[in-house]
Amino acid sequence: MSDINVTVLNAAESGERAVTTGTKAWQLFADEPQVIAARVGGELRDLAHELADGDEVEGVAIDSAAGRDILRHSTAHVMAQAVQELFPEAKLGIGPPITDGFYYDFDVPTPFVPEDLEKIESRMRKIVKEGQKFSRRPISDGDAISELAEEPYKIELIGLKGGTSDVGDAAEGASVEVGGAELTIYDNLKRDGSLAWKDLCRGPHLPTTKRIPAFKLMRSAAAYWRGSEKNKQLQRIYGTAWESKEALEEHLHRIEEAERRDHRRLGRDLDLYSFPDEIGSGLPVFHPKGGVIKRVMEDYVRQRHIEEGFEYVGTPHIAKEGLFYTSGHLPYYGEGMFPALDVDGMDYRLKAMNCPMHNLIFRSRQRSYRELPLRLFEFGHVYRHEKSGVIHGLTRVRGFAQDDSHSYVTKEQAPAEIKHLLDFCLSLFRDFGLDDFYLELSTRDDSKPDKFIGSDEEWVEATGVLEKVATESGLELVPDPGGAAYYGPKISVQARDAIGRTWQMSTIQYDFNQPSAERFGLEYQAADGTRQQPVMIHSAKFGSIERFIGVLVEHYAGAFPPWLAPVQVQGIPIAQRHNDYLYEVAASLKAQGIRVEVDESDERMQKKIRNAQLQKVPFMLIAGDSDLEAGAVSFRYRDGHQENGVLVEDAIARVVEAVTARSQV
RNA sequence: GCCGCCUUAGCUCAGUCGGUAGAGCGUCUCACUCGUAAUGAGAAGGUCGUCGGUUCGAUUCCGACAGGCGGCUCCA
Repeated sequence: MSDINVTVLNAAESGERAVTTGTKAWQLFADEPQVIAARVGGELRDLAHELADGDEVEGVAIDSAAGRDILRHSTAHVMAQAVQELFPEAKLGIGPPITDGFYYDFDVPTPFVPEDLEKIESRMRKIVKEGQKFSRRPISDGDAISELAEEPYKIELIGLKGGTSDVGDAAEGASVEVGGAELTIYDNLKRDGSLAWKDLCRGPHLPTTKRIPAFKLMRSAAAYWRGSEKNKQLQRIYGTAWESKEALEEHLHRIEEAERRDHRRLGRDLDLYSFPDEIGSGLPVFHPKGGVIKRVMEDYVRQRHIEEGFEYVGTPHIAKEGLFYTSGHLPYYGEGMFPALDVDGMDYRLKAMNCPMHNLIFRSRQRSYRELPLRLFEFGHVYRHEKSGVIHGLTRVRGFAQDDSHSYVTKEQAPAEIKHLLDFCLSLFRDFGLDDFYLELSTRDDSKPDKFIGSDEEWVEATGVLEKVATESGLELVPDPGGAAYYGPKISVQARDAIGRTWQMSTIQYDFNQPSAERFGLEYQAADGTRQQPVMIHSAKFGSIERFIGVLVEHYAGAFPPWLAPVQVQGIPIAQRHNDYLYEVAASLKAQGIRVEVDESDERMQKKIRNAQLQKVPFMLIAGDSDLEAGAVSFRYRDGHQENGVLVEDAIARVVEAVTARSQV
């Protein structure tokens, strides 16, 4: 038995070590129970992996990112085994780890109901308790196909592999099954060595099912096989797994906390907006307090646009259908538009986009190159016939206002204008305190030429310009192949809501198509006297006012910075005799443009404070006998901090300062 | 649009194994006038989402529709 040398990284005993041939990775980490896999030469391996001379080996802890993925993927296997034991007719789809958990897809004759999940969960506990070993076994394509004859979806994945490395594109999550250089099957072996279950899988896995400390099944839902609407729907079960019971509890707690921030719940609790059935799905109404937020936002963003060189315009909500054939929205975006309205025998449409109307403003007279960039901006109200299943609070609605602008520029001006717009978007986000976002570059899907208009050369050029500007921003940039508008590619800013879903906010789109002779035939006269076609750049900074408010409510959990808060100051008299005094203070505040209310209800002061806290009012000014004498108030912040005996003029100055500085308190 | 679940007072939720319903908070009234997150008492408030069907009788069982929730697909 000869010795080999391996280098152990990051372990208790780091450094080079001589071990006997045939040593398995686990032997290096026998004293480290948190290590559940190994990274050998940069590749994740099972602990049962046999080491070779010269290997660099690093332990992967169960509470690391890679370790959690392995834990969750292994838990998905346990779940799939439980499902097939309870529902023998279930066929396996894919079962990858995802953020905070995992899922597995099954083709079953009847969808799972909540009671099924309970049964599956208890069967899973049994499997975990059995301590089944995850055992890796390489297999040829041919053998895999015959061994998995009962699993049609797995066989389809084997066929997809085809030596390429981009299976991930073909089926999100499928790479965990067949992403490796060679196919492998993981056998789940019982203590007596008998086969309990097996799955086509790239691995790696935990050593045994007993190493799953804590898991929970969350919900079931349908999902299209390989993510295509044209395919059959499978039943997906989502679960989560953690390195300890405490970590699982913390995760569940975080979910509860996130639910408390949900803008739909806060919208009701804070009386901001509602969604009356009588109006229709996805058509919100803003109440007075939500109206304040909306108005302040709009005023601010309108002012900023004017400062940035935009001209404020106005256009109607509906137009004759022909306009949208000219723009190409019909037929390219037809499914997203509401059906036609018959007006005196003429078909009208609610607009889904503002650009056609802005184009008509551009075209209303001859334009000179001296006017470019020409920037038109408005709060354009658009209506989109969103599928019934996608409506979601304020973040996905059927009628909304875009802070929409169109910059008409020469081709040469386009890069600078795009940079200008991106910087503008990002500065607005910062003004509103949003910091959790990234960029997405949406490009054409070359395999679907019928969904896009314009020449290849133009697409390449437009995409190149956007990509350059986006990259130069230094922000995280995620590719979104196939996500472009039919008329051109786009950069978008994606923000996250309370429960981690991402929403597209700003969008900047390079459009060489609508100005073309076949569309709107936009022209300007160049310096040399020739007629030239401008490029138009669509951009919405908030994206949709409604969506932005929804994301903002969740970002602040309803505790808006003072400049946006519907009620900025709540006056709280200790007894009725202090009402007049506080009304005087309130009058001074109102004179400075502050939104202030005095709570003159006959509740006790404690209750008034509680109510103001629940409404998340930034400042409470409390007054009793001693304050009256001193010409002061007690100045309370919503975080519970308080200063007593603050002179009224100082209190007012403090409020005004916080509002004008747009700071959070 | 697809799959599953859900719909009882303004909100959160009990309940009726088929005989038309209850609590807490909120609202209103009265009393209390109080120093840092819930004062007390009383009252009002529901054709049990809508429309059909079964039944002597439906809020309850069945169906359709509408709306909501969670996913999938699709998009600001």
